[in-house]
Order: sequence, then structure tokens, then C-alpha cells
Amino acid sequence: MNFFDYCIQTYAQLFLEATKVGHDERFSQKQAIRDTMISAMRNYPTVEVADIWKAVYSAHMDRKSGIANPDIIKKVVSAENSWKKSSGHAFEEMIKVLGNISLEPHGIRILLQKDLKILIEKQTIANEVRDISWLKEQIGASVFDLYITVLQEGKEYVYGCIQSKTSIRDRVTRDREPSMQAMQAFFWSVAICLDGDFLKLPKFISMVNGNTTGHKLNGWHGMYVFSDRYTVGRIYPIDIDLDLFVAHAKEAAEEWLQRRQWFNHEWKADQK
Amino acid sequence: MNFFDYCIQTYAQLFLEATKVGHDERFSQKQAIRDTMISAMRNYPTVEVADIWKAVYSAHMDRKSGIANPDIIKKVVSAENSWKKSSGHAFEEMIKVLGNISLEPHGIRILLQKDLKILIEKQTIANEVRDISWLKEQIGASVFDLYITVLQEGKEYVYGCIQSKTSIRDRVTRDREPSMQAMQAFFWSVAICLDGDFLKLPKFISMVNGNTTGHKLNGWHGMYVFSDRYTVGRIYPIDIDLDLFVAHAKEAAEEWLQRRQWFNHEWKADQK
DNA sequence: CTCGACCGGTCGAG
DNA sequence: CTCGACCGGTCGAG
Repeated sequence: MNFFDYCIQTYAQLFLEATKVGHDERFSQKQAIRDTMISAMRNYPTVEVADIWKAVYSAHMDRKSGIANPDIIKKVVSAENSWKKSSGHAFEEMIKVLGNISLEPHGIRILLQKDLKILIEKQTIANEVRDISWLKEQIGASVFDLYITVLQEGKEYVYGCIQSKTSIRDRVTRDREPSMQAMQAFFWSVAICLDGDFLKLPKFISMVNGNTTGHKLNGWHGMYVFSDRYTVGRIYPIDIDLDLFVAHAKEAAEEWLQRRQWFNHEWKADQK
Repeated sequence: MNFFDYCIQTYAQLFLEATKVGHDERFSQKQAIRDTMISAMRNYPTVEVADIWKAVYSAHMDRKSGIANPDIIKKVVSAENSWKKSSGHAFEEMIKVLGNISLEPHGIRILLQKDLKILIEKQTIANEVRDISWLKEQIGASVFDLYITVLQEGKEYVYGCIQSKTSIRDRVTRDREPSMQAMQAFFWSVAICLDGDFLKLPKFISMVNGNTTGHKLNGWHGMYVFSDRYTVGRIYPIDIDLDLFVAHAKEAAEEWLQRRQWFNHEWKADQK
């Protein structure tokens, strides 16, 4: 028998034996991986150990997924990684395109982080030095996905930071802190979420709206969700027109230009 | 047509059109994701946007992998994540089992990080306070995968730190720094690698052996690879018996017990 | 070519 | 139940 088939068979057998004597799946699979390796290394001393490892991987993937063909596995994993890396960018671009349709007539526009990076390098952003230096820090740490600017007397000012997320699951926890810092730096800070499923848990609602012992303050000026199932407080529904987001962006731009010193976390848009 | 099929078809069509006018694959796929979303949201305003997103995901996965069945995709991704999380643990256990067969008769044994954590909590590790506190820090940050101890007069001392990796790719870069700190703290510090493919690049060889301008010092006392293709300097071949690793572990234990003050990065095992 | 960053179901230990 | 950590081909910008 070749080493590959040996690994497939041995893994299956060892896993079965382990479960039969009462071990749970996690224990059994770990033991099957470990002992198939040992056994195969003994029986095929001339085969590269890395190749035996790949065979054990195939055995594990087969048992868990029902797919025995390594080519299919490889292609799915590759495609999945492509989606992970690129789909978020596509979503950001979508928000930029959809938002700017309504915003640009008002002298407001959404920028990708990389757009803003270029504009700051070209020194065409009119914010004060202190803002510019704060923005550079945020860009360096890739904190926000999008930024929003407003024109006044022909000059372009960044007045807001946007987190755009297709799925934030429990990463909301990590995104909240930078958002609060943006509000403390007198910027409009909002999140746009494709999927609001996580808002089914009260914990996350209070991370947005505050007013609980665990989360005293609101984490964002607004969170815009592509669904009307989760609307409460600063959690707003949007659809393809981004209506409430656009309305709030206009209100926020006006506020930022006229009364920035009072533009802290308490600010709330009028329109609902 | 239902929204799902609409997304599949639209994505395929938009991607094809983009490539036909000369865009590369990455640009075309990002545009296809973005514009299929916009188009589907317009045509199916009552469908949850998160569900449209899932359909676009399926379209992307289908084009990249050739697999159109979402159930298969889901199972492969799930299995892959299981492997990612569990296989490293199985490998660590394997090293522990294989190593301890030869080591335990000499009063030496390999511990998983979690084993050491428990022993330290039970206060059965005999190292000085300063060592214990250093070890606790390493455990807290999950720096090393395995530790190695030696018995002297019935007391058990941790004398080495082991990184066990199935694939370190360019993560070697990140693993080097903590290894050098372990050597500075007068511990034996080694890595055990399943796959030495990365050692085809001279850069990585010099990260192990030092003696270049970029990497003046050696990064480990030894790196043990399950292959004899990469042997040079402190890069040693091992097979299932872990011969050289075991021989060096014995030498290092002796050195640590007798002459610890001189056990710095320069120490090198005699046996080859 | 290089090289940092991306994600999300699972694991494992509460 | 919760919740932090895991990985690795791809993306994107040098």
C-alpha cells in the first residue's frame, strides 16, 4: 500500500477506535492525527514527513467534510482566502459608490482609507496640523475603513471616520475603542454593518447605545445596519439608498463646521 | 428568477465583461462583487441584504473553485478551521510522546505549555523565583509550544523552551525574537519544524545560524527539521527517533545544571 | 519578487 | 454558555 492510502486508512481506524472506547470527537481526532503520524513515519521511513502530514490532513478533511479529493479541498481553501481578502474591499467600495451618489451634490464625499492617504500626502486636506497628525496615526494602524469629508470655501475637511463591516461578530468589541477615540477627537464616528445578527444579544446593543453599567457611553454616533430588524436608539436601518446615513452625514457635516468644540460622543442626529 | 440565481448570473456576467475590456482578475472580481450587490439590492429590495451577500459569496466561490454547492463549501471551510486549530496541538503532542520515550530514562521530559502551567501553579517546579516569573510571562503570552525539564536530586527544573511548528513560513521572523530572549535568559532554546521548505531561502538560514549582516547572531541553539535536505550549521535533521534532538537535549541539560552562567546563544551541541 | 494584513469555524478552557 | 487564539492563500502595494 502506498503511504497516502495508509494514512487515510490508519486515521479512519484510529479515530473510530478512540470514539468506540468513549473519547469525544476532539480528543479522538487529535489522537488520530498524532498516532497516524507516528505509525506512518515508522512504516514509511523514506517518505518526507511533510508529505505524510499532508496525507493526514487529507484524512482529517475527508472525515470532517466528506470530500476526499485534495484538489477540490485546495481550490475551495484558495477561493475562501480570496474572498476573505477581497470582499471587504468590495463592500467598502460599494458604500463609497452608493453614498457618494447622494452626498457629492452637497459637497460631501466618502473616501477609502487609501484615497485619504494619497490626499494627505499631496497635502490637499485642509484640516489643522493636529487633525492631520491624528489621521495619519489612524491610517498607519488601519483603524477605519472609510473617511468622510466636507467642502467649505473650496477646501476639503475630513470630519468623520467610518467602519464598514460585512460581519463584525465579536470584533465589535475591538472596533468600539477606536470609535470612541474618534469621538473624543471631535470627529463623527459611525459604523456601517451588512449583517446585524450580533445585535440579537443585548450586550452588543449596549455597546452601541451605552446606558448600561458595562458600557456607560455610546460607542458610536450611529450604527447603520442593512436590515430593519435591529432598530433601537443609535442603531439605524438603511437600504441601498443609505437614506438615514446620508441624512445624518449632512447634519454631522453642518455641526462639525459650525460647532466642532461641542461635537462629542453625545451628539445625536435629529432625523430618524 | 429568484435572487440567488440572479446573483450567480450577474456576478458571472459582470466579471466576464470586466475582463473582456482588459481589467485584471483582481480588479474584475472586486467590481463584480460590488456591482452585483448593488444590482441585486435594487432588484430584490425585500430580500435581506445579508442573504444577497451570501449569494455573491457563492458566486465568487463557484468561479474560483469550480464548486457551486454551498453545502460542500461550508463543510470544507469548517473542516479546514478544525484542522487549523487542532493539528498544531496534535503535532506538539507527537513531539512530546516521541521525545519522552528516549528522554525520560535520563530524567528529562518535554511538557506541553499547559502541563507546565499546571505544574507551576502546583509549585512543583524547582527553578528560582526569577525563572518562574519569566516562565509565567512566556506562558501568558503563549510564546513557546513546549518546555523541557530535567531532574536533579528529585527536583524538576525547566531548562529549555521549544517552538514546535508544522509550518512556519515567514512566521520564523516572529518566532526568532522570543527564542533569542530565551537564550538571553540562559535557557536552551530550539525549534522543531515539520517542513523545512522555507529554508530554501538563504535569508531564513541566516536567521537560524547568524553570521550575516542582517542577522549577526544565531536565532536558536538548534533547529530540528524532519528532513535531511536542509542540514547546515545549527539546522539539524531528525526523523521519528528525534536522535539529534534527544542527544542535544541531554548535552544541554548537563550544561544548564553545571555551567548555566555561560549557557548563552553561543552554546552549541557537540554531537552532529 | 517581498511582505503585512485579511478572516471565521473550531478548539479548549473556563 | 463565553471568549481568545488558531492559520495561510490571497490581495495589494511596493
